[in-house]
Amino acid sequence: MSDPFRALADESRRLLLDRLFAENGQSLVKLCDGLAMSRQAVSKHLAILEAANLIAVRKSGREKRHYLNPVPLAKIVRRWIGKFEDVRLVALLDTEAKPPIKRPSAPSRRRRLPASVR
Amino acid sequence: MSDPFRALADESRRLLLDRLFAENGQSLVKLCDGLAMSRQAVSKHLAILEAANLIAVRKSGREKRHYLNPVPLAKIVRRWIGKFEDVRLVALLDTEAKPPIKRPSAPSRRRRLPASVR
DNA sequence: TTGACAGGCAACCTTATGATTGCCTAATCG
DNA sequence: CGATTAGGCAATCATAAGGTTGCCTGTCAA
Repeated sequence: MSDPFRALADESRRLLLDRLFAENGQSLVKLCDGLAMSRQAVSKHLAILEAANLIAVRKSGREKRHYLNPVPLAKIVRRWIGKFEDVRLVALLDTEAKPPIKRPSAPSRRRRLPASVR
Repeated sequence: MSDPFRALADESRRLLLDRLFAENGQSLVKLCDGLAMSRQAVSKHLAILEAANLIAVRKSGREKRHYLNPVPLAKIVRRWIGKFEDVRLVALLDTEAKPPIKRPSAPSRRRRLPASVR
């Protein structure tokens, strides 16, 4: 799999990216440092990030150094920025156009609680 | 849960956002139109998007209209754009600073393929 | 008022996904 | 050399996530 969105979905992976943003080119064990996770877990996360093309790796002796790849992030970001600008306009226009429809009547607002609420 | 990253991780949800980008304020059934998914599935996806604050809903009679909320997207985007700009520099500097370590020696470059490549 | 329509709730199922453990290979250093 | 260190691979496990089905509530229009 290689979906950058999916790769970004996990907090641990975002944290790993954060660490690489702080210091690029770190090895696996260094990236593990201080994390409450096994080395294998981190390794898998890095593999997913690599598959999503968010990081690149280079072997250096027995170490594997990890480097950020800004390109796909930039792609995502540009795509959603475009959307964002568009929708900001749309949302604005839409809100203005609509006569708020402020609740046709206000009688049966209360609904039985779904038993799983708190 | 309300993690916008996780909300964006699913292709179906991104598609729903696309549809709302194309036409804001659509109802549930309208959003279902043409999708190979049950109404309940779509409903769940919309709930996740709403929990992540990526869309807002307004009841209008028996319909529920869905509106994009650009703010959290913008937040994400800004955060990662900042990172992106930073890392572009870092990556550049890093590449230049390193005397590429071009393979300490060039013998064992070929590695057995991991069976899952392609 | 009755039936069609929009939507919600809950139970259930299947498969991803995140994580662990145990063992193996390959560099590095004393 | 032998011990240590960096990392990989495979099996295994528990839970989350996406999806479905069945049934219920509320709104609208003829």
